[in-house]
Amino acid sequence: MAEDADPARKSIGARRNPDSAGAILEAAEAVLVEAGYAGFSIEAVARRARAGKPTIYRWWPSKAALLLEVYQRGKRVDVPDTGGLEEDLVGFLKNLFQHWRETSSGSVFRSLVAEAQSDDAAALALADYALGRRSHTGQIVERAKARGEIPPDVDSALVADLIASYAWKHLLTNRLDEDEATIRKAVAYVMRGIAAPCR
Amino acid sequence: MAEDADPARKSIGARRNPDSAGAILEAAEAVLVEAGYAGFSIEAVARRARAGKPTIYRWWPSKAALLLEVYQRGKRVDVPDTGGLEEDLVGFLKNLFQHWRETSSGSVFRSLVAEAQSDDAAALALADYALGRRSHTGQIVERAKARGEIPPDVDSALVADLIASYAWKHLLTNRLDEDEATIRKAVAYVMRGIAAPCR
Amino acid sequence: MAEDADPARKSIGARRNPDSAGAILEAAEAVLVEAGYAGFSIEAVARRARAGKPTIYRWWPSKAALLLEVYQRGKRVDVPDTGGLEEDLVGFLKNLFQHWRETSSGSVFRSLVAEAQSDDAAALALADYALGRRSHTGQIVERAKARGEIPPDVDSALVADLIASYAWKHLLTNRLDEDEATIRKAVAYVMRGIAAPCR
Amino acid sequence: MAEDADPARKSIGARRNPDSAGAILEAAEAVLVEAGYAGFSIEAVARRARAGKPTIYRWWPSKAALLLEVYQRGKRVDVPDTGGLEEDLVGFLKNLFQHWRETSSGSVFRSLVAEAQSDDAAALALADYALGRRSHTGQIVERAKARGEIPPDVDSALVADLIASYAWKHLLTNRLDEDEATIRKAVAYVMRGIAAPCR
DNA sequence: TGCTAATCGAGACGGTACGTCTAGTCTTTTT
DNA sequence: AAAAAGACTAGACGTACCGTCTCGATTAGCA
Repeated sequence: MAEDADPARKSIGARRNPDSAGAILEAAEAVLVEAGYAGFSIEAVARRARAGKPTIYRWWPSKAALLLEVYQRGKRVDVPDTGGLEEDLVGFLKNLFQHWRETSSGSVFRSLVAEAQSDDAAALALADYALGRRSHTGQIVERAKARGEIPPDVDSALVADLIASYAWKHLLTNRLDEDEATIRKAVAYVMRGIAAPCR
Repeated sequence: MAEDADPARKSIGARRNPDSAGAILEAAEAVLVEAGYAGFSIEAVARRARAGKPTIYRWWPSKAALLLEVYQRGKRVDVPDTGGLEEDLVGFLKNLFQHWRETSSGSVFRSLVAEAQSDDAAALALADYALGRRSHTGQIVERAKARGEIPPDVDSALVADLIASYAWKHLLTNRLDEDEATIRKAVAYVMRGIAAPCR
Repeated sequence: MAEDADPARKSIGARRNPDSAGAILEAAEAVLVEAGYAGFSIEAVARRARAGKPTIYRWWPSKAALLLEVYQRGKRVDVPDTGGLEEDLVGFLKNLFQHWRETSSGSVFRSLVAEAQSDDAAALALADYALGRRSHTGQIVERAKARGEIPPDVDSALVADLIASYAWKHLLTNRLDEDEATIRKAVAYVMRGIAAPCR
Repeated sequence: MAEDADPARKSIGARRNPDSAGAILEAAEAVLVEAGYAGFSIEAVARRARAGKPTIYRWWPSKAALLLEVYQRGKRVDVPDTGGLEEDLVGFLKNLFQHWRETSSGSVFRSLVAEAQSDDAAALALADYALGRRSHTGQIVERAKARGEIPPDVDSALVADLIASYAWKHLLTNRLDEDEATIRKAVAYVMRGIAAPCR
């Protein structure tokens, strides 16, 4: 039959075809951006990628797995290092909000969180991912400890958790356009407390 | 529980039958508890409630609306008043975690958040609900202001948001069993800050 | 063809919609005629009938059931009564061959036989149908008995079976264009035997 | 059963590996016997034979070709020679029914007939095969002619066709357990006719 | 008191997506 | 050159729900 315009990808032997994998990941992202989580189905991805459903199921056992890989593929948030913790955290949140707003990452991560509420595999993956991010973001705090900016007994993972929680809730309730002043205030509360600002 | 005897509910004239409404809400909750969000479908609820699907759609235009009503029906978290803000906030979180753990509310709210990621109506409802809760929980903070415990320029809604964010992320990543010490530390960070604890 | 304008068929209440049933049977026949048994799939029938797959499965549990109903719907072969058995049998075979050739019945019955080789339900239905036809066709022979044309101890069902076998094999091996002389000879062999034709 | 030891067959150079061919034919037969035509797929045969699908497609261009070779491999029906045509034909049918009943041949041939209803190649092969068998079986009749038992103008191919038709229909409707008396009667009808048994 | 209108359970309707299976083709690697 | 292996696109399988529709029964309130 040999469709002229769009020669379908063929097998490249008894091993995974990276073209297919790439096309599938790209299609998944595109579907997610264009139709949202509601329109995100394996069928839609397969159609978009001109791939067979079994090819998707072969490499990603669940929607969650596909979502996770799409997310990790597009994630590249700079962790700023301004020399001050407060500025670092504000920068981190600002960068994250912007990244979620301006790339597909926001859609993808929202979908992942949603999927995790009904799929155990996704739940595990998300919990695992969140744990990893906690220590990753915690390093911002650790740097401040090393500088002597904050006491050494501060629980950096917990701080990262608090900051991430704030970001998550904004993502999940469509408030990624939060203004900088508010973000700054939130970070200030965590930094200096709301009671008796002793300075 | 409280399922009718065999004789199905009939119309009671040209108005809503409260028995049906009740049976549907109970069925929705039961389905959610037993099968989770993954198994939560209008069909399943209709089956369980011995109701026709159109009866459900007549009164709740979407899954989200039904979820929301189920949630609000079961929500009854005590807002403690111990006389100290820190203790109040710790108590609030402890109560909330326990309520989510031990009633169906946790499942229901998780489902609601998930649904909000793909359904615009649910998203609006959730945003609206979150806004309402922010000012509600903010009253704990307002009380502390009135007592002079914290400065009057503290943004109580933002504090409530931070606290709620922490709770949401725990719910959504299956960490409702967080130990009290950690909760207490998180509240302490918000109360007194992580930098230079000046007391 | 003759499909309605866009307005799709709707439910007519909690009972079978005869329009849908009719459209499905017609579509099944059309698909069978146009694409043969190889192209006969429930999906194809559903597409052609503008019907949902579940609607088909609701009323016809298997491909076999659908085939059987399509066949019985189109079956109308005249059983001739010329006053002579030999002429009757020749006429029966000629009519049957023509009917199979010129309507969709041939395709349908071939498909049914094929389906019966892999589907137990179809096998039962086919065996049952064949049994029924045997006694039906046997009545041609019974009439001859009643006329005193053949001895009363002739097994009419067996004669019908022999004649039908001859027809089946021709259908299944694409020999429906058998010329009349051969058909006539075959019937003559059964009528008067091949050994020592005593007349 | 009859599966190779674990070490897979390897290529034996630039020519067909007879071990593979044999394993494939055996596997095809085994699959057919165990799962019937419904479960007979190239994939299943390849799995069973520990062969690659392309190896099968290389040597048998279609399911039909494979079926045909499996059938011809297992076919060995004695054509009796008792000195009397009637006895010969009865013996032929009895042997054939028994062979179909007690070996895999019945399943295989049924599958072949079924396949021929959707696959043109199979249809041609089957028609061709049937033609060949007709003249082969016709030799029983020719012998009787040579003995002067029947007139020389009897159409032996047509007689063979009638007899074979009777066998086919029994096979295809699961009536291989037909009792001998009935078989004998059917042959008698063909031999001596049903009208005016002149002896 | 009889009519109208809205509601109820019920379930069929056209659809979409699920996750699995097979078809038939392709390439690489090994012999 | 042929075999094994297994990936590839394509599409059918039979099932679960979606949200809409129409039914027939039921009952309250209006006429």
